[in-house]
Amino acid sequence: MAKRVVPESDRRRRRPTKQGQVLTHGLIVETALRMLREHGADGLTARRLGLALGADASTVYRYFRGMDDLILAIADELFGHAMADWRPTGDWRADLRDLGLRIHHAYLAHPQAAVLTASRVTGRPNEVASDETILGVLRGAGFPDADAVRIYHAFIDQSLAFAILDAATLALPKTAREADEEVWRDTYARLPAETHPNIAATAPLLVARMNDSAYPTALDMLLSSAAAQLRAVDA
Amino acid sequence: MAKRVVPESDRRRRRPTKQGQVLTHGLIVETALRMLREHGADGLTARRLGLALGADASTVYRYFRGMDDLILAIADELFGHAMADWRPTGDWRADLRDLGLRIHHAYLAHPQAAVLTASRVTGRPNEVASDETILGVLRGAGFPDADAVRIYHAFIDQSLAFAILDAATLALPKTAREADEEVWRDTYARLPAETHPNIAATAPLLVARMNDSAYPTALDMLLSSAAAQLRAVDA
DNA sequence: GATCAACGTCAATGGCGTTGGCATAAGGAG
DNA sequence: CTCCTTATGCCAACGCCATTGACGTTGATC
Repeated sequence: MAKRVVPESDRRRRRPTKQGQVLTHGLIVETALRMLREHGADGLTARRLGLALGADASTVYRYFRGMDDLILAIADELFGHAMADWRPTGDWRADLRDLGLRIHHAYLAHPQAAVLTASRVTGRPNEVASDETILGVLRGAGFPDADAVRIYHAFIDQSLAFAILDAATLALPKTAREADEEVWRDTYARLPAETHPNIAATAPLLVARMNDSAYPTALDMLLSSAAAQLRAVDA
Repeated sequence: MAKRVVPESDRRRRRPTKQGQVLTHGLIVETALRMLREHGADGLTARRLGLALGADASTVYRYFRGMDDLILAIADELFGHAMADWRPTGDWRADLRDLGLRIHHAYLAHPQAAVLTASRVTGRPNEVASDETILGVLRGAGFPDADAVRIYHAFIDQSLAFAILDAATLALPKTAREADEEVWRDTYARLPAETHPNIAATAPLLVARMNDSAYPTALDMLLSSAAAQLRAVDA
C-alpha cells in the first residue's frame, strides 16, 4: 500500500519531538488507546494523535503503514491485556468461560477499539497466542481436531459478535442513547392495542428491559452444547 | 443538528434535476441502497449519491438531515424488505428461525447500514412491525408474557450481534479483506509446531473454515433452549 | 569527522460531510 | 395576468480527514 519505510521494532529512538517526547510504537499505541477511551472513535485521527504525541500527523506514518495498521496494533494490544496472567485450571469448561469473559471484558473497556478491530484478523503475536491457547484448551479436553476447530470458531465468533454489539451500545454518544430511550418510552409504550396488540400487551416488560449483556448466557449455551459433543465422542 | 428544512413527506415535487429526474425520499433511499449494493460501503457518499440522482451532493440535505438520517431511513427500508411476504406457518420454532435468518440476511445485504444502525432503536414503522411480529409468534406459541419478552430480547440481541459481526466483516474495504486472508495464509498456516503446536496441528481446518457465519448454529441453540422452557411451562 | 539511515516537519493533494446564498419554478391569491 | 411565497436545485466554500513527497536534521557507525 504505502511506500514509506515502516520500522518493525523500537530498537532505535532518535530525535525527540518539538515537545521533547520520544516516540515508540508502544507509546503511540498507548496514546491512541487513551484517545479512544477518552474521546471516542471519532476522537482518534492521525492529526489529533500526532498532536497528542507532541508531533505532527505525518509522523504517525513513520511508525505505521496507515491508520489501518495502527488499528490492528491496537487490537493486538487489547488481546495482550486480556490474556495477561491467564493460567489453565484443568477444567476446560471453566477455562473457556474465563477466556471468553476476558476477551469480552477487554473489548468493553475500549468500546471504540472493539468496533474498529473485532472483525479483523491481525496475525500479531498476542492474538495468535490467544488462538493457540483456546485451541490448546479444546484439544487438551479431548476434542478431536475437527470438533475443536468448529467449537473454536463458534466461540470466537460469538465472543466477538457480542463484544461488538455491547461495545457499540456503550460507545453511542449520549444524544443517541437518550434518543433511543425516548423511542422506547414514547413510541413502543404508546402503541394502540388495535394495531400492535403484542407490543401493547407486553409494553411494561419490554420497556423495563435491562441493560445486561446476553453474552454470558449465550456463552453458557455454547459450552453446554460443546460438552454434549464431548460426551458423544467419549461414548 | 442541521438548520436546513427537512420535509417529512413527498407531498410536493417541483423542479426536476438537470437530468430531468424528479426526487422523492423514496427514490433517494432506493438509489442509496443500489449504490451500497453495487459499490460497497465506501461507494455511498453524499457527493456520489447526488451524482447518481442526476443532482448535487447538497441536494440530499434538502431531504435528509444528514447522512446519519439517511442511513436510518435505509435501515428501516431494509426491515421492510426483510419482512415482506412473511406469513406464520403455525410452527413457532420454524417461524422464529425464518425471521432471524431474514433479519440477518437483510443486514448482510447492506453491511454499512447494519453496522451503523443495529445498535440503535429507530422506532420507524418497519422495525416496530417486525418487533410486533416476533412477539406475536412467541405469545402465540404459548409463552407467558415474561418468558416471551425474555426470549424476544435474547433473540434480538443474538441476531443483531451476529449481524454486526458478519456485516462488519463484509463491510471491510477490499484491501482490508485481502490483508486478512493473507494473514490466514501466510501467518497461521506457517506457524512452527514447536512454538504453536495446536495451531500447527489444525492449520488446514482452521484456514478452511474462516468464511462461514456462526449465526445459524447459535440461533438453533437459542431455539432449543426456548423450546425446553416451553415444555417446562406446559408441564 | 564523514556517511548514512532514521525520522520530525512542511506543504500539498484529493476526498469527505455539510452549509449559506442565490436562482428558479410551482402553486396560491388578487 | 401578476405578484408573492415557498420548495428546491445548484454553486462555492469551509473545515475536516488520510496520505504522501520533499526537505532538513539528528544520532550512530566506521
